[in-house]
Amino acid sequence: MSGDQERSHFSFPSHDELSSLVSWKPAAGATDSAGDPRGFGPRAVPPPVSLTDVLRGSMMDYGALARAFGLPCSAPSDVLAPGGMASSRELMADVGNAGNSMTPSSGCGGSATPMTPNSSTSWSSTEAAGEEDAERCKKDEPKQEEEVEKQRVKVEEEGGDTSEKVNKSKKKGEKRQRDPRFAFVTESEVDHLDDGYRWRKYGQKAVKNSPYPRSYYRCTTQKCPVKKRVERSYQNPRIVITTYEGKHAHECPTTVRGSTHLLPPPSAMSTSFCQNLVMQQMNQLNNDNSLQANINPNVYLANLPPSLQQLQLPDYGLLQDIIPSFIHGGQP
DNA sequence: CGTATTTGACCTGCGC
DNA sequence: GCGCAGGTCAAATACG
Repeated sequence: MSGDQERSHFSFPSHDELSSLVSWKPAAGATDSAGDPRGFGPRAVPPPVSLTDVLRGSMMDYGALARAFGLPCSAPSDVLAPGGMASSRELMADVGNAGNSMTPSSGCGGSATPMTPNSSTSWSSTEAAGEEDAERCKKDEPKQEEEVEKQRVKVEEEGGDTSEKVNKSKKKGEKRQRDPRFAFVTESEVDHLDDGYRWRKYGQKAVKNSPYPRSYYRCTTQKCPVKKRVERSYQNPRIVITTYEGKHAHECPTTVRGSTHLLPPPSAMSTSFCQNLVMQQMNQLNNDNSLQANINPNVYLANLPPSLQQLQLPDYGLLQDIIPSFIHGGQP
């Protein structure tokens, strides 16, 4: 199928402010199967930080992002600071955390979200505890951190990766560690957004309160623990919610081969795309001082692209766990 | 034939 | 302890 709506609003990761800042509109014609004119907006601003890198987690660190966004630089450990999920600091900490341990594949060097007939995308993230833990972690985060640390030590000792052995080697009484996740909200007619990596579907489940199933994908590259889940909003079936979990342990196939998706070289395509996104985010941040403001969810919705305003955050499933942390969480 | 998808069963965690 | 829902496994099936 060819995309009919090619707008892609790409909101910056996680929570509050950034989520509403970017409204990116690529040229029409991008599809996931055919050669496409991937125009990534009229601007090509060289940012200090590329989203590609953010997403790949290869270079991004909390400090870098914090600097890039003019935020107070605090340690990622602030992520789980009690008392709310809405602070910009926490937001950045999420990203920093992601930089340490995960890589949403959508931002891989070889491609980006708009390979599919998307029309809008935003993204958010959750902490290491995972989506459903996002709420939970507020109450028992010390315990959570302890468990996570325990898990990490254990994993290091065993030299294994958690996600692959979750069921088999998991000891009773220990919470399983979950990688941090990034959620992308994309308006698209296709469920599975082509992000440059190769994915294998390993499961599908019906989602409570939603007529649309949730699909589970795993990166097909050997030893790569990255997973993603894809589901549609039942409120707006055009909205696809993609949640990435884990960090790719390899190069993006399209980066390496450059042929899988008929993409231009990463340097010509996704990098500028990502850079644009980041720059737009940063520009808006700088202009609005929105980071300093207390965030009103309504303001956010107002700032969101129409498609995302329509979305208004489904009250189920992934978004319930992820998005509210920056929309609803902004409210005291 | 190799790889990807489908799908029912199973496992796990959590709330009641 | 039980039931529910999310997440994963793995056999069967489809596809190129």
